[in-house]
Amino acid sequence: MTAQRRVVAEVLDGEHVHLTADEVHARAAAKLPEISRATVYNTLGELVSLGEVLEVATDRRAKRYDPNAHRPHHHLVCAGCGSIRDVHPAGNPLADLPDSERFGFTVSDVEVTYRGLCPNCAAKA
Amino acid sequence: MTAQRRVVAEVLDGEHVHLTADEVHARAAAKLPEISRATVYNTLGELVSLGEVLEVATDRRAKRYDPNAHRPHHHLVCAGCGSIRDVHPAGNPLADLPDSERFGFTVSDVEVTYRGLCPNCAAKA
DNA sequence: ACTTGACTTGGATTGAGTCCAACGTAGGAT
DNA sequence: ATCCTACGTTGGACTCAATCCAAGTCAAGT
Repeated sequence: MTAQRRVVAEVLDGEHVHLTADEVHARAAAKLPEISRATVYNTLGELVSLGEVLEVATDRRAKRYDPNAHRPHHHLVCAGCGSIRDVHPAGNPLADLPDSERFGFTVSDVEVTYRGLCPNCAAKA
Repeated sequence: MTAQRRVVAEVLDGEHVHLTADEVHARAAAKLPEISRATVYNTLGELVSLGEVLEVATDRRAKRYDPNAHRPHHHLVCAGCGSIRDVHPAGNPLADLPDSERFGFTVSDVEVTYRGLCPNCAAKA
């Protein structure tokens, strides 16, 4: 556990929003000016493989990092600004996929992504 | 309707798989050698806004284009090779998102993405 | 034939992320 | 205390997918 890793972990822990890698880097650099982008990516990658943080790739903009990895949830994404909210829909979509629709795949996970406009972007449109 | 656009449309129509823009370009170039990447992107973009084709961005690899835009469906993605199958799960996830979980968003769409390994990649792992 | 406007081209550019060789530093062995 | 080694970090180069843009081409209308 180095200073750099601690700072990255703190940034994610403090924020309850979904930051991009660049935003994490900017906030980390505020506390530890000479931290490099590569280190932020390395550390985020480790946090993801440790299961502490989720990677959310909703389109081909920057990935976002979700510190709320322990409570299962899905995402509501604004098509305008890319911001993300956690949501907890009813139902279990994994159970809704019959064997006949699995084509021999080993299905391990399901992501539900709701798309729409946040109040802010809806007002602008 | 130019020759270039026809070729791109034909490629998508003929294939019932989910091609990347590069694959579309390669197949189009087989029929019309000097077609440029930019034109393929332009044409795919138009087909998407016409609603003839769906864009599927599952991660930060290349987007894939889904010619099956008229029958609603979801996707099963192989984490190994990125290939995609269409699936038709039961249930209606839009109805599963209560108003209290919408945070003022105008929710217009939902995507369900199942992740796993295709038989091929599972055998290799 | 000339003009207009749409389409295409391909090379440059962008954005996000990854790679890699060189550097620093902390801990353990001598 | 000194050296060695391994790991972490750095920052610049690179990749890949996609987009932008200025210049070229073509067809249709007048």
